[in-house]
Amino acid sequence: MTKKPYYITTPIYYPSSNLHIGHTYCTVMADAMARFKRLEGYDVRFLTGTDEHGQKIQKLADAKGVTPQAYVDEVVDGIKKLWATMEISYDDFIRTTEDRHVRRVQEIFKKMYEKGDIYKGHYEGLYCTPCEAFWTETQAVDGKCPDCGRPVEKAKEEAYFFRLSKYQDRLIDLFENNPQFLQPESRRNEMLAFVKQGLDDLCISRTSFDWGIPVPMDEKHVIYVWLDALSNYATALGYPEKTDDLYAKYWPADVHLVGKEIVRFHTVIWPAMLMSLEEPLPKQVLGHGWILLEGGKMSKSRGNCVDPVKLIDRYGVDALKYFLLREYTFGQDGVFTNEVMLNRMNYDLANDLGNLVSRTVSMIEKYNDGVVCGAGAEEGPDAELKAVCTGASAKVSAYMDKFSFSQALEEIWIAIRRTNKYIDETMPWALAKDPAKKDRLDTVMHNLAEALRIVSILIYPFMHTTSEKIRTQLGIDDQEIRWEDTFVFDCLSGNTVKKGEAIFPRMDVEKELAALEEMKQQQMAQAAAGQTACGECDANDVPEIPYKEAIDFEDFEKIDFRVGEILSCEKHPKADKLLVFQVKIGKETRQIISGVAEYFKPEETIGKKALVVCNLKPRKLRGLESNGMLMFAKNGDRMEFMTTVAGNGEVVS
RNA sequence: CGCGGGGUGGAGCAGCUGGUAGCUCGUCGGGCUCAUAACCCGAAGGUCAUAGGUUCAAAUCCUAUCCCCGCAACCA
Repeated sequence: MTKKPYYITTPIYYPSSNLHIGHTYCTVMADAMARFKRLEGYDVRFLTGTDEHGQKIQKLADAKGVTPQAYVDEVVDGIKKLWATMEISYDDFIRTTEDRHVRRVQEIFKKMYEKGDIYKGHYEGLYCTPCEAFWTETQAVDGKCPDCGRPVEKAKEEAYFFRLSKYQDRLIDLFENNPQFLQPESRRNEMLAFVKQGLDDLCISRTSFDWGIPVPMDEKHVIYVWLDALSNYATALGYPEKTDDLYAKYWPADVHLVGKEIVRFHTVIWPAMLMSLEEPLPKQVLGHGWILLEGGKMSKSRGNCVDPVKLIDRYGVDALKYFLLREYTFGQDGVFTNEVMLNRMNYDLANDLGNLVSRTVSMIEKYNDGVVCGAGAEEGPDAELKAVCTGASAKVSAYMDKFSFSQALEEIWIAIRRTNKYIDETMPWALAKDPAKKDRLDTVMHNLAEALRIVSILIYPFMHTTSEKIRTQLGIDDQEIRWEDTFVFDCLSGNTVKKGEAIFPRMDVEKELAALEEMKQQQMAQAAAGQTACGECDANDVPEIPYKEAIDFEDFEKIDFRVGEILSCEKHPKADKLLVFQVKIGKETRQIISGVAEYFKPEETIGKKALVVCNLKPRKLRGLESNGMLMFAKNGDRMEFMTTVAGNGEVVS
């Protein structure tokens, strides 16, 4: 019998900086699913990789004085090491700079071009010459480049476009008729609305940089991100070459696992590309949620980043994987805190599972020299224990089919808790005191060992090292792990258990929290010293802000600084971030609007003195006119008025 | 009418293809001593944001309202 194929992918990550716990989360989920399907008997192919082209990489490499290839080689090396540490069982790792990908993407481009789905046109936008970057109207703040602050100008460049609009109707059809295609449901509605509002053709080439795959026959163009990146799922299988049977075997993919931020590309652009190529669509795209930190997103400047490697060093891969999969519900955002993590590890892993292994094995050693006997007559709670343990796998499978990792694990823990309870019910220590009850004692011990054996199989996809540790202690580490063995309850007889170290030692949460806090402080200190201490957030996340162009003294002199006093202040009725100030400057009172609503309560600003630029041309902000600019200085998360000893209305120079 | 997510016992969450409200932690009381001061039992505690509606039956479906949180917009 040939095994059924199962093809699962993660996104290919962009190696502009090190990966963080969010990437880890996604990859861990894919890994657990891949291992689970293998255990269930599927022929699994699990793909991950890196998306290595683009202007950002080129610039980072330039800044570092290395070639883009050298730059990505180094980062990718780090990523592969992280996956090795996380024991990610991928079958293939594709890099978009690999020859196999490059030439296949060019083939794909050609196919689409020949079909008439790609045409040459012009890309219009606002161009910043020094940065060599295009920006849209909204990105360019007041005609300035959002990166460097220099003015941008309208520019046009020749570019190739993909006729995305042509596939609009078929995409609507896809969402409406295949509810399975995109999960969770809420994302499907979002995408449907997005497609229905109309699709523009997609610009798929650039001439403004050259770190990318050249457009075949028009080499001054480079293929722009999505066509290059999305193709990886197919090129990794050999498509469109017919060199081996991988593509025939594994395509269409069973699941593309992606973060919610890139759902759109995977459920609109990618299917449209496949439609153009006349290839089958992936069966399912799953958009997972984000792991957030207390008080918002991760950011290096706040020093609240989470480095998976540090956590693994301290608590082990299995504990971290368990936590990620158990704590968060798929598709939903979740909050990460050290305390939540430590508690989870203690309660579930140390108290429930670790302690169960420990007490079981030591009783078998103590009462029967470590030998597990065959089962005797069934009585009392035996039947229930057996039913719970042998019934767990079906429930786990059902939850896994829905990618409900958390509930799948919960189901396993129900069996674990039932087993703990069984010990209390049967009271082996009492049985041991009565030689006449030796048979019963042996049966109880047998049942406990069986329960643990089943648990060791059930947790294998999620925590294979722990699974093996348990099997070693049970003395069955030489046996093959088979999913079918979770259905039966009479496998063990005659094997000898051997107590080992605690598989999950209980932790002192207070101490650990303090230790983690200290590590964080160190990280921040190092980060402040200019090193990239935190694997979570690379230094690239906080680019040094370059100085603006020098101006002449005459230009500076044009600015009229004065001192003003805040008479009143209220929120802008139509904007969240704006405050409307009435400022008294000398005898005059004028209205000035500032984008500082998140830092001040309106009433607490009244009476403050502030530095005012008062010859700025008036400008309307969401309907209200602002006549000048108030000066502020920011210190961390706090904003303060730039103030002075000078009196109201005085000129500052 | 910008887009989206969410409001469930003290905390954090699940349930949301309708049928007595569930989990973990915390609190209180009890049991046990094999075990990693772990384990087991019991109890208290919920108008499932609010108001309508559909239904024999709604946390679960529909409508309206309020409140949080992201994104977008705005930051002279």
